[in-house]
Amino acid sequence: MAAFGEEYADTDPVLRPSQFADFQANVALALGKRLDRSPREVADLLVEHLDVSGVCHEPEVSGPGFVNLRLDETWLGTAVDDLSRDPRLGVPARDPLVVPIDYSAPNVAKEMHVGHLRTTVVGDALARTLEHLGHRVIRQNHVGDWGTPFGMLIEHLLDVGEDSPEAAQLRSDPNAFYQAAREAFEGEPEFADRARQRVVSLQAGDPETLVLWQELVDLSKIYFNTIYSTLGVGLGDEDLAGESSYNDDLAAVCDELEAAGIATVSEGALCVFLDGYTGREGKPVPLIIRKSDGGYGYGTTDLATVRHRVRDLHADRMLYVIGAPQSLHLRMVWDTARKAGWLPPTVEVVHVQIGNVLGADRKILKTRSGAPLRLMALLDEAVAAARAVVDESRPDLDESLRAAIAPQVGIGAVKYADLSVAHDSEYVFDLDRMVALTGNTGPYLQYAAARVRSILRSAGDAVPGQVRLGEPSERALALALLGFGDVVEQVGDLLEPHRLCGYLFDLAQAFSAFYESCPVLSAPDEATRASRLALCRTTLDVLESGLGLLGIEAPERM
RNA sequence: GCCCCCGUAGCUCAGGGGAUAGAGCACCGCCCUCCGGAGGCGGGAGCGAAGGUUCGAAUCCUUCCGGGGGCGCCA
Repeated sequence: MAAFGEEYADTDPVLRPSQFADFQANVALALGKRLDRSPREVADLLVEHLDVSGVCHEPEVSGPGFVNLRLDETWLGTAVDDLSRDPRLGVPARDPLVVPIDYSAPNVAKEMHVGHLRTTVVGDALARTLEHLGHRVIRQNHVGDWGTPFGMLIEHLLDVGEDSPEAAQLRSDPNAFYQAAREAFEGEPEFADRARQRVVSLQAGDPETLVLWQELVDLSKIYFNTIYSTLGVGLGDEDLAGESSYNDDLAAVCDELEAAGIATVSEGALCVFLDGYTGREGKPVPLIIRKSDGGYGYGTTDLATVRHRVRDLHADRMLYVIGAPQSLHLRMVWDTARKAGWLPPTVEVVHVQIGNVLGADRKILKTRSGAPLRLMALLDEAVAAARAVVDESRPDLDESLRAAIAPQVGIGAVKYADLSVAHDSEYVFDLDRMVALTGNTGPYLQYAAARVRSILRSAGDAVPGQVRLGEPSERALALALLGFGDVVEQVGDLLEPHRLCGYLFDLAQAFSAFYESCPVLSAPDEATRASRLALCRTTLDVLESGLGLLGIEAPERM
């Protein structure tokens, strides 16, 4: 499209898909004001300068200042042909950035909860998407493997014995172990004293303590990896960058901040006070970097983490996929790091806030008895629910095949539910809705893909050919397919996977409308059949690719 | 008290300053049921409130109301 007049070349006419036409150019005010003309006049002017030959039919001015463009069918068909040959399916490759992504971050010797599930799933989808866009993603699983609770956990491990059944629970049901340690800590002053002493030994690097600590970590890794493998999340031991890995830097972080006059001692603790952070009664809120007992908390660890990601990993853009309540803490850490010069202005840092998962009562999801939810139990439930759906909808499939499909559908359903709502909003966990075959759900999309596959299987020798668009539903499907690249780019820029979910859902619906009105296998002629097969083929590619970026598997049949 | 997030249809959620605010589920009426029963068309009903900026506000700003969260030695 030609520039809209030389003198206004710097002004972007906004061009986007529209409900009124394939695309719509909106130039209303930015130009209108500068030209001292009405939006309508500006639109007329724009039409004069538009060169759309071969791409669009004649542009039309409509409404209060919109230019509607209807794409030429031949051009559209060719665009879909190009898309189907493009291994990236229209997703642009960006200038590569180094992007450490901090996500999942479960605690050693502690059950993961639905909050962890959400950061894990969202972080994984962002990692996959950013990698697909060409960025260098560095997964950082900042596990809670250090700090005060470990005194308590180590002492409890000593009390029950390393080979005890209690210790074995760390691999499968860490709740029980953690709760027992906590009860001892809260109920027995003698135990609590030992626990606090143990923390100091741990941070001082006492060899015997470290052996016990490693025992806890190793048992927990088994648990984490079981969850990750069940979820189909690309996190492994090589992505572990827990709090403990920054232990050697903590003293230096404190010394440097104190020497620079950024940190000061207050009530016995070394603190950073920053402008603009006040709490109750206007008192300044400290970021405590060394406790009065000499120990370090997560503030110090997080500062060391920022420094490491910039200095050693050479981060351009750092993502923290973490619960919304951490917002204040993170801002204080980043501000401190900026002040210390560890976080240059050129490095972007983003808190991808994760909202709470709620129960039907709109309170944070718990079991009926009020106990924290076991994540593995929840996933098992999801798989069982999916199994029921598959049994119901496909009684003709073999028992063993249905058993294989159920986990893909159940896990996909849970992941999709996490991904399809904006990451910072809370949502109500409703298993029945998640596994439903209708609505904006994972199973709906998986089913759509399976149905397209079924058509392609039945096509036999018939091969996809050149796309030629006739029916309105074919046009609509073609336009939907061409939108994939933009959406993926958006997800990478805005860090909002739910946009991809919405897109895929719309695409599946567009396909559904196409399927309804356009026979594929019994198309009126060879060319039409080849064209429609190509639309099917490309739709399947986009669906699979999109689900792949979300980390969701698409079963062959379901 | 200070700070952050949120408030959109009966329910669950979309909505990047643009036209008449959308989808799914639920409900009502009609139609189709042919490549695998992801059906199709129509209907009711909504931006918490008030101001402001703007040609134009669900969107940006202010105030108020309501919900959630955070605010010194847990992470």
